[in-house]
Amino acid sequence: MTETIRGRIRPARRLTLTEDVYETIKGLVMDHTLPPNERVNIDALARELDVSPTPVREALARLESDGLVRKRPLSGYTTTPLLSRAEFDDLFDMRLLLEGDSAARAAANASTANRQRISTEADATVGVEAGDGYRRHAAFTALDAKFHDLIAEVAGSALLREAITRLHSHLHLHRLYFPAAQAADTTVEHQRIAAAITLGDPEAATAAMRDHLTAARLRHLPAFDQMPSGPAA
Amino acid sequence: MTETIRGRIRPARRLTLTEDVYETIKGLVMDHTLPPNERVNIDALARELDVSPTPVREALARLESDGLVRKRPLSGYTTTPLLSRAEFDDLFDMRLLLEGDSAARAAANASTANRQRISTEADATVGVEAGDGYRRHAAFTALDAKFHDLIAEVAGSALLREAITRLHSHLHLHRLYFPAAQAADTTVEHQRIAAAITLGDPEAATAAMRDHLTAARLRHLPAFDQMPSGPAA
DNA sequence: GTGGGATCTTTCCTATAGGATGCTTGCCTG
DNA sequence: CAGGCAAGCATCCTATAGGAAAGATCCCAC
Repeated sequence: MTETIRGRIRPARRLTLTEDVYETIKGLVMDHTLPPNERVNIDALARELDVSPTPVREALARLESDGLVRKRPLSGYTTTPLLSRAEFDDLFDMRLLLEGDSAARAAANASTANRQRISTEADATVGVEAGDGYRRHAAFTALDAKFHDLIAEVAGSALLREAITRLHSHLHLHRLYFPAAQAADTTVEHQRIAAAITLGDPEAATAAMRDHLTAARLRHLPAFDQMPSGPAA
Repeated sequence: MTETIRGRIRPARRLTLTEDVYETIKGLVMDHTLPPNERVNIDALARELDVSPTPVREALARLESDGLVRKRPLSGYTTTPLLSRAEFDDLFDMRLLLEGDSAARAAANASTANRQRISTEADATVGVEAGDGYRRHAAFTALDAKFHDLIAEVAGSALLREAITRLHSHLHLHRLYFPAAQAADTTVEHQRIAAAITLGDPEAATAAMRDHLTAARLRHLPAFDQMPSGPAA
């Protein structure tokens, strides 16, 4: 494991070391370089990142609030286990509620410029230079996240946008799986949402968003059959 | 300020010092012993709580994720400023969305025992032993929070409950104000919600919850006229 | 051979010290 | 008298060291 981490640390050196470490560890958890449901040794991680344990502890405390790691009082930190089927359903139920409202608000409140931004973003696709396999999956996920966040931004509620972003972090706890063949479906669904928002029809926007999320949920379901080992009870 | 903190620290000594410090500081921010929009000196706070700065830093990092304090890169932590009118409206819009759904799910899913628990909780009132003024306000707020959390628990979605709890923390950032004379109204509204849940009518439960929140929002509005000094821009 | 206990090791948790950065105050110059 | 600069100060940020608790392993007794 140590070898995989080495070489991708210290990307930019932000204003504070803690912030830097936070973003780094977050990335490691997101792309499963730190596998789910595995113990996180503070000292080892600090050595690996070439910093003292103190900023690592602080970063881990923030990540716990984000739900990416868990802390057992006298035992240390562990990465959050993979989503169970029940948690997965719970997650998408929340997305239906939150993002359905987000789309409606965007349709009702968006300026002309913002409607244009959403339409443009919906037309974006993953370029061929993304390569294949993991790289392509990561690029596609980022594109999808950007589209949903853009709508949340235009919706105009800071609280709503924050909640949606938080949910998106949890989605990364899902198995890294996506059938590339269905990427085109996602683009079409995004364009339907954008069209409803452009027309300023809140109800249609909500419906389009809910259709999209329902379809996305179905697309993700096969991942549960992919790996026989479910998350620990 | 130091004098007000002294004497209310170290309430129980939990498993870990950090957890203890986190709960303590959270309480200090909640009841405005640490006034909103004020600088938080880490060293001073550590001396006051009689611990080293390290656990204080860790607790502050968690509180930042909760939205109770903010961290400016090279300047230190400050308590979150009071809610502006726009943020207040945003907060209640979110509560309408989340708790409306929470009530509906509770009505649809609750067991007989849980319906009974909700009805009992709705009938609870603040005893006379709570005293007057601030003490009474705190007791009433706790009772209200418990009722809403109970419904969220029964609703059966961990994500939904967590989001509602998070919102409730933000509500404490509002001015400490509540007209005691209208406490009875709140009890009546709670009982209407409980009745709809007991009957197993999701739509009625949502409607009752939304009526309650709309009324509560109106009850809180005068607080904005109470103090002439609005939050800093 | 199995169960219990004690010891040992690993890891987390807390505390203290030093270096660096930003902010404020006072002084000087135009 | 006003604006800018510099020095001092306070505060945050990072690093290292020591103490404590929990888990694992080994040994002994039954």
